[in-house]
Amino acid sequence: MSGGGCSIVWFRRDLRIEDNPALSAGVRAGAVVAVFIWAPEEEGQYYPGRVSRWWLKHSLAHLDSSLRNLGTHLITKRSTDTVFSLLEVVKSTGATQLFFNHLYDSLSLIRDHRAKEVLNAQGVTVRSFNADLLYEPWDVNDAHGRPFTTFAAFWERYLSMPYDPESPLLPPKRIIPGDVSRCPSDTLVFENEAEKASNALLARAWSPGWSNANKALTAFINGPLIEYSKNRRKADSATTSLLSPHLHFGELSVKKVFHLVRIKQVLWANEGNMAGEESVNLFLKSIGLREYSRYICFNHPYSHERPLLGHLKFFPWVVNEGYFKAWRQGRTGYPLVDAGMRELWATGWLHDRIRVVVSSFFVKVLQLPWRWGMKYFWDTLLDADLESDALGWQYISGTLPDGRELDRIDNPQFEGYKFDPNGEYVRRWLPELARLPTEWIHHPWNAPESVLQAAGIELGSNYPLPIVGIDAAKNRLQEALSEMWQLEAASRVAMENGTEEGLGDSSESVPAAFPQDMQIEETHEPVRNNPLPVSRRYQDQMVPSITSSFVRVEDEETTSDLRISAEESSRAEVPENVNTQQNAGVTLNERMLQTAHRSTHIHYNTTMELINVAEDSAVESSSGTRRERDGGLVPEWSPSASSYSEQLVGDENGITSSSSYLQRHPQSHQLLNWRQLPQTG
DNA sequence: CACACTTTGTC
DNA sequence: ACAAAGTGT
Repeated sequence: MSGGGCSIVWFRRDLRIEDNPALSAGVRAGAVVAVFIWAPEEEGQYYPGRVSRWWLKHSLAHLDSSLRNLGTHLITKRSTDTVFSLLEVVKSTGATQLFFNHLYDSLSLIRDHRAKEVLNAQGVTVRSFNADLLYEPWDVNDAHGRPFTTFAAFWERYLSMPYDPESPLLPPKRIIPGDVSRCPSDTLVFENEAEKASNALLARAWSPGWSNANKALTAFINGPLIEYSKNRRKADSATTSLLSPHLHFGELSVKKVFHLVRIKQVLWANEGNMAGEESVNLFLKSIGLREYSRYICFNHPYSHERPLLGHLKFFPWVVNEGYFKAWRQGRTGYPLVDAGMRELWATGWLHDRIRVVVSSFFVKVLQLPWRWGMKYFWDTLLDADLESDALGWQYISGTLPDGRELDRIDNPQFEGYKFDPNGEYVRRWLPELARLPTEWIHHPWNAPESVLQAAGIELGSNYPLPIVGIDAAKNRLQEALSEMWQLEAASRVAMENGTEEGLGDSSESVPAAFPQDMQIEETHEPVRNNPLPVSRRYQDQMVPSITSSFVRVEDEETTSDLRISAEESSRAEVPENVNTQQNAGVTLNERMLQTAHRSTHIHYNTTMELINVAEDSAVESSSGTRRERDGGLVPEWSPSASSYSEQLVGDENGITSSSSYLQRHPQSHQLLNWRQLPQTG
């Protein structure tokens, strides 16, 4: 009945009906209008990649059919302004309440806060819930009430919290539909024709949708979980949980995963099954890393753009698109790396181990800017997840307080024999090496000519020689690091002399933009070896079609030249990035974020409270982009131009570690806070 | 066998 | 950085 008006349940990355607190709240309140708003342009540079959109499409269809079974359906809206669309839905349905579940990336924090403000102003009651994490980030603090800065400490605390994560909620039995007669759905288009063809094979391997996610969970817990510890060293993905895409879209409740896995843990502990227990601990730890990625994003909203430890801002990245392309196409000359990149290219999937291998190679050997790699992962992975990717790449790049050392280079040859001892993985993804004996499979450059001939391999022709030698890479890395420390020291001196932002400048927010906006880059960063004309514009990189990928690789291999001409590489692997405008002007402030999620009692957070205000932005933002910079800096949705320098000071202030990582740990919080204002540092 | 030195895993 | 495990003398 229309007495209280209906509730809108706003679905985002919580595409399930089970253990969905926002949905349950809506059902409890009466009639429900379930809404999904597709506004990818709001993601700016992080417009979802092809396979990710494929997943979303099917996940939504699945959700819609579940909702229909319960008595309603999903309203879908195509939008360029989510909040505006919400408002429209409110008006056309007469809704008086809005329920949604929390997200923790900075874009969502800002957008959701704005949604709350705008709808509240319209007299709509807005309530939001935790559906994505075991514990809310603001509930997990150290003894001093401050956020943790290392995973180990964070996870230890997590596992010893005084209260358990909430128990999963059951799905509603029935949903009373709200009146949507004046609120038609828009047809959402998630893929173009070319992409459709490329995506055709995905359905063979994956089944999006929340109930399929549950099946996958059950299968994993009753199967591979017990061997998880033993098998996690293999390149083969058959032993991983394969749950990450389900988790990304919230088809699966982490709380439920946690509960079920814990039950197994208790069981195996009682049986004295050590291997099983170890496996559970490891698996839970990987769940913990996902939690931690949200935690980091919440506490450090810029973590997908800026290194959390500031010295990396002075690292002289090798801006070499030829390297970048060779890496993407699996033509680096290191079989394990190349096999991984080909698998990613072809399937959108990569075992966690191999993700570490290829990204570490990217950063340490090729010394390409880590954000390019992160962006490529975002574009290509089926489970692309900004928070997790940012954490992973920062870890690899040595920019986390507990990350691995910067100057340690992992040798893909040795890792190859570790993770793929029989070369099966390499042979599967690098057919050109299929006939090479295992002895040489991970270092063909050492193989005798006769062996290569017998295997039909001509190095430099149908399989590349190593693009960079490991020894050369080590030397180059040492040079780069000493250059980095020098620049860092110089900058610190400049700061102390009050020469202020001369050195820091906006470069810190732009460690090196993705090639599409490279030309700006170059003025900011100490950059070496830039062989390409800076005027070139790059398309976004996404995955080429599965069917054509190998053909293309073979094609190009005959040319075997790593220095690819501009024309050649602009033969886009992909359609143009739909939108390069970014939500530059969206800003948030202390109040916004504090109220964004919680009520009053949160006072710890230095991070959020220091984000600058631009009062006008909320109003303007409904009209689209305000601060489009052609050529484009990286999307920065928070700082407004005017407040920019102010934060930089804060930044410089926060980032001081000169020697290695946070030797003086008491300072670690300061080191990690971007938004520190001058007087507080 | 004790000892230093190297290698490995950390998220 | 650091601890644990492995290797060499």
